[in-house]
Formats: sequence, structure tokens, C-alpha cells
Amino acid sequence: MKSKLRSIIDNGGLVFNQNVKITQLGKSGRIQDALKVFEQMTNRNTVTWNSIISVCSKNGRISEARRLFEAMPRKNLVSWNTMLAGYLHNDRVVDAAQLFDEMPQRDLFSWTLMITCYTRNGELEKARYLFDQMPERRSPGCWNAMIAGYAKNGRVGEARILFDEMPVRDLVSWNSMLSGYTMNGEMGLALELFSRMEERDLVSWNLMVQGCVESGDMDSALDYFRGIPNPNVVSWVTIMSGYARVGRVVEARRVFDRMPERNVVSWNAMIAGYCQNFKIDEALKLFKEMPERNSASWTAMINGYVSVGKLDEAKELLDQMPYENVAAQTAMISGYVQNMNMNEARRIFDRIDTRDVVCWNSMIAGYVQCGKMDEAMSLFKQMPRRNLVTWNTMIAGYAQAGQMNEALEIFENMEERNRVTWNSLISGFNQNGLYLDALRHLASMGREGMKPDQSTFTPCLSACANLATLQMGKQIHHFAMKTGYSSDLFVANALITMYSKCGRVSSAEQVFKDIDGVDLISWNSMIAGYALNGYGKEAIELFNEMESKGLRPDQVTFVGVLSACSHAGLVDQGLRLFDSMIIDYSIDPLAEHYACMVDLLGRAGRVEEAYQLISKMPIKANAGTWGALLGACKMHRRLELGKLAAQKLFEFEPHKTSNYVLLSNMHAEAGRWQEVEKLRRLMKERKVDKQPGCSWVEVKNRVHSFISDDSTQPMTVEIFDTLQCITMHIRNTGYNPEIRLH
DNA sequence: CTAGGGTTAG
Repeated sequence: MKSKLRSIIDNGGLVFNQNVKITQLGKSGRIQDALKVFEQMTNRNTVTWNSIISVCSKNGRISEARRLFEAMPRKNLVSWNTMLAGYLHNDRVVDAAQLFDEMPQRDLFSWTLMITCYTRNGELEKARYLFDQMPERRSPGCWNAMIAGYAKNGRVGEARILFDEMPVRDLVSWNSMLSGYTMNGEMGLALELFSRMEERDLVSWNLMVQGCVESGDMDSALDYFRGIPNPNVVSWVTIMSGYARVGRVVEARRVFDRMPERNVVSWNAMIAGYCQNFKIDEALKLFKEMPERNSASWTAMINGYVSVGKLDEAKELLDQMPYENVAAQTAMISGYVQNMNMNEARRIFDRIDTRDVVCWNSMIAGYVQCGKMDEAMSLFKQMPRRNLVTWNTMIAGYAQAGQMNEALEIFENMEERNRVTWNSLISGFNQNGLYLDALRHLASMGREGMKPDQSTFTPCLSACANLATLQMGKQIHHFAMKTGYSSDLFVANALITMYSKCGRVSSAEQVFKDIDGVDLISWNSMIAGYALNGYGKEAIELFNEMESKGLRPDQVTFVGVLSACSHAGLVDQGLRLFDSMIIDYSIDPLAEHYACMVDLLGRAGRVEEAYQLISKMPIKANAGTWGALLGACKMHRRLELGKLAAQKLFEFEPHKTSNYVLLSNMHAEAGRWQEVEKLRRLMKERKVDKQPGCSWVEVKNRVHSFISDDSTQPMTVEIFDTLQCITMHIRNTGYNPEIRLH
């Protein structure tokens, strides 16, 4: 009797010890050893099973975890929760939801786990629904999960409402809220909250350091770091990564050397820091001498080689890895993707046994980058589950490929969208010339409660510029001001172009003046804006100002200033600038620059010189260049040269009606009706349609469009009367416009 | 053995 009891106690102790062993092995990633211990055990209890399930799922072996879960003789509530946690760790939201439904009973852990599943997946509405459904929520745990969920998805306001509402707050609640602020760049609010905290732990302090690091403010980060009573590894690593991130890798190394204790994360962070600063040799040195490596160490190193284009070295490292790891393999895939080598990328991808969303997404991004949308779509269909990044990548891919219908179809099939989704779609519309669609979706975005940011405003303003719709442009300007994005440089530059193209040079000037820290794009936009509106002198003055400030103009700057010269008839200035571009700035002129010069000389009647310039061009002339010559020939009635220019143009743009019409009119002016007839036949042969001209004007925020010969326009008579009137005025000022009504 | 806050890699 006595010995039997003894053996039960001993056995119990043994089981307990072995359960602990399994967990420990799992934590150090030694899953094989953990499984071996489990298999060799003769008397397992429920905790044994729960432990091994936890170990498997935390090491990515989720299907094995599920098999064990099915196989275990007796399940308790912790078993169910452990399985649920397993799905959480492996981003298997759908499976988690199913398990959650099947559970015989639920406790606080179960609910909180499921809520976290949804928030991690960005499905905040579902998470919130569960949160509201919970039968019992006095403890702060579930509140904290919900707050963190909002915080991680950038919805700090909603997080704060819950934080203020909750009945009992613990330290984790405060820290969750604090992390919401620090992770979303709200350092002012973070500081306010931090100073109100009655109790702070290392997490609170580390969050403040991290927040400063994220906003690039290393001075404040260091201040907080120094204020920490007993900094731990996390604090040290945070400050070290901060230095590495802003390029101060020497200081990062000094922090690394001074760290009182180092774990594998410290080493990894230092390696990653060196890699970010392209000091691969230093990284490799550390990698070789570090006492213990995990998958992050390998991945960081592989990624380092990839970032400097040394793919062979990266591959060698990947092959040397003692075990396979998705992240490392994905880093390698990204390397091949950068080199547009989809075959090698595919080879790596095909041999990954447990593919996660990120590696699928990387492959899809690769195909997208190569313009292979069919391949991307095929993977998209095959993958077992998709996340927001997947959907957004597909939208951006189709947009880039000019397939906006497909992009829209993806968009419409999405259950959850984020700002990136909307921005991809809107900028896709803009890039493909569907300006009205871009603006329409800006409106729907607002209706769905999604706030626009700089990446929304920029394409929308560009759409307004292309439509020359001043009213809408102004509205968006106000909207951007109200939301604090009008001072964003990209937005401001887009505003300059928008106002310029709408003919409001003074508004463009105002925006330009208000920018602090203008960049090259700002200068270029303003110069082009002057040029477009015929302000030649101002364009050149701005160009001179730019030069006097020691700024280096680029190709785009010269397109602007040269076209300004041509529009304003400043021939000598233009010629001087063209020379200066080549000699002083060593910029090889593009076809666009030649087009400006041909236009400039041509308008001034120096048609022969214009032609000489084209003949001597070291690069191939484009349609713009020949078009400028044809225009000049038309203006100065140079029929023979005009014919030549037109012939060249027909090669570039065989279906562009205006070229044919221009040449035809030249023949008509010279009374060569046979040639006119010949051209007409050629157009018929080539199926060139004479498309009706279209124009539009905006009156009181409504766009009115006009098509030539359009009798449906209700005010045709008035319009023609006004047109005649304007023509008369223009004639009186000495200009003789050529008017050919339809 | 299961949840909620902070560090490294894709």
C-alpha cells in the first residue's frame, strides 16, 4: 500500500517534471526534443497533452497540434483554450472561429483569445461584436485586448473611449493605451498619459523610449532611457535599434558593447542594425561569433546580403541553415523578386512546407512587379487564406497593369478595407486617366468612415489638375488643411500643379511660398506652372533663384524652363539654357528637351535651325519632337518640311487624327486638293476616325462638357454668339486666330 | 498547459 502510494507520488512528480521539460524545450525552439520526451512518456496527463499542443502550435506546427488535440483522451477547458491560442499564434482566424463555436464552455481566456484573433486580423468590428456579447467582463483582461486591438490598428480614439469607460484599470490597461499613442506617433498624448500614471513598470518606460525612437527623436529617447530605474534588455535593444535606424551605427555598437546582459535578440538587433546600414562584413562577424542563433539571426543576415544585391551569398547562407524557416526563405524570395528572377523565387517558394501569408504575398508582389498579373491571380486563387496586404497588392498590381476593372472587382469582393486599399484604388484610377473615378472614390471613402491621408490627397489633386476642375481642387485643398495634411510635401507639390493647371498661378505661388523645406519637385512644379500659363519671365526668375541657392536643377526642371521660354518667345534665353543644361549640369537632353527647342526655334520662324537640331540629335526623336516641327511648319507654311515631319509622326501615332488634319490643312492652304484627297483616303485605309473635339468647363461646381457639332447642348446659339464676340476682341488686339468651326 | 502591454528577422 505504502509503496503504491509512493510510486503514484513519484510518478506524479516525474510527470510534472517532464511536462515542465516539454515547455522549456518548446521555448528554446527544440521542438524535436520536446516531441521525443512526449513520445517516451508512459503516463501522460492532460497537462502533458496541453503542453505539447502549445509547443507545437507556437513552433508553427499547427496541424500537428490539431492532430494531438483530436487524439488526447480527456480535454479540459485549458485544452480548448490552448488550441484556440494555437490558431491565434498561427493567424488561423477562420479555424479559431470554428473552434470557438464548437467549445463546450468558455471562460475569460477563450473570449479574449478570440477577440485578439480578430483584432490581429484587422477585423475590429467582429472583435467588438464578441466583446459586446461577452457574458461577464468585469476583469480588465478582455478590455485590454480590445484596447490593444484598436491601438494596433491605428484607431486610438476608440481605444481611448474604452479605456475611459472600463470599470477597473490595471497596469496592462495603462500600457495598452500608452502603446496606442506611442505606436501611432502621438507622442504628445503619450506623454500626457505617461505622466498621469501612478505606477509604471519597465514596459511603460520602454514604450516611451520606443515612441521617441519611432519619431526619430533620439535625444528624447536617450533622456527616457536614462530615466529608467533598471533598464532591461528590451530597453537596451530599443535604444540600440534606434541609433541603427537613424544611421548612427557607431553609437549603436557602443550601446551593444555596454549592454549589461545580452540575449539572442540583442545580437539579432545589432546584426540587423549593421545590415540596415549596409555594413554586411560587420554583421557577418557578429553572426559568426554569436553564442546562439535563432531563425531571426539567419533571416536578418540573409536579408542583409539581399539588400546589397549579393544573392549568391544569401543563398549560400540559406542552404547552410540547420533547419528550414519561412521568414528566411521569404527573405531569399524577396531577393530574387528584386532581381525580377521569378524562376528562382518560385523554386524557393515551391519547397516551403508550411507557407504562411507573408511568403504568398511576397510571391504575388513579385509577379505583380514583373507585370505578370495572370500568375499573380493564379497564386491569389490558390492560397488558403489572404490578408489585407494580399488584396491590396492585387489591387495595386491591376492598377499598375492598367486593368482597372479587375482592380475594382478585387476591391468590391473585399470584406475589410483599410486606407491602403482605398489609396491603391484611387491612385490607380488617377494613373490610368480615370480622374472622375478617382474623385468619386474619394467621396465613397469618406462615406465608409475612412479618413484620407497624404497618399489619398496627392492622386486626387492630380486628378483635379488633369480635369482642371478648380472647385473640386479647392475643396480637397480645404479638406487636406482640415485634416492636417496640406503641409505634407507631396500634397503641397500636388497643390501647386493643381492650381497651375487650373490657371490659378497666384494660388500655386501661395502654396509654394508656404512650404517649409521645398524640394526639387516643388521647384519643378512651380516652374512648370509658370511655363504652362505663359509666365516666361517668372519661370526664368524662379529658375535663377533656384540656381543662386545652389540647388541642382534636373531634367524635369529644364523641360519646364525651356517650355516657358518657348511659350514666351524668349529664344536667346532658351538657347542659352539649353547649352547650360548640357555644359554646366552635364544633363543629356531627352527628346522632351529637343521638342521644347524645336518648338522654340520653330515659333520664332527659325524652322530650318529647328530641323537641323532634330537631324543632329544623338538620341531618337519622339512624337513630341516631330509634332513641334510640324506645328512650326504649319505656322510658317513650310509645306515640304511639314510633309516630312508628318510622315515621321504617322509612324509614331498612326491613329492620331490631329496629325492628318494638320497636314491636310497645310495642303489645302496651298491649294493642293489632290493631296488633301489622298490623305483622306489614307485615313480611311488606316481607319483613323475624326474624333469630335471635346472640352469642358466648370461652372458652380458642375462640369459642363462640349463636343463639337453637338446640337444637344442646350445653349449652342449663345455659345456661338459668345465665341464670335471673343474672336472679334482678339482680332482687335492684332492676333489672327485661325478659327475653323467643326 | 491557455488571454491582454514593450525588443530582433521575412
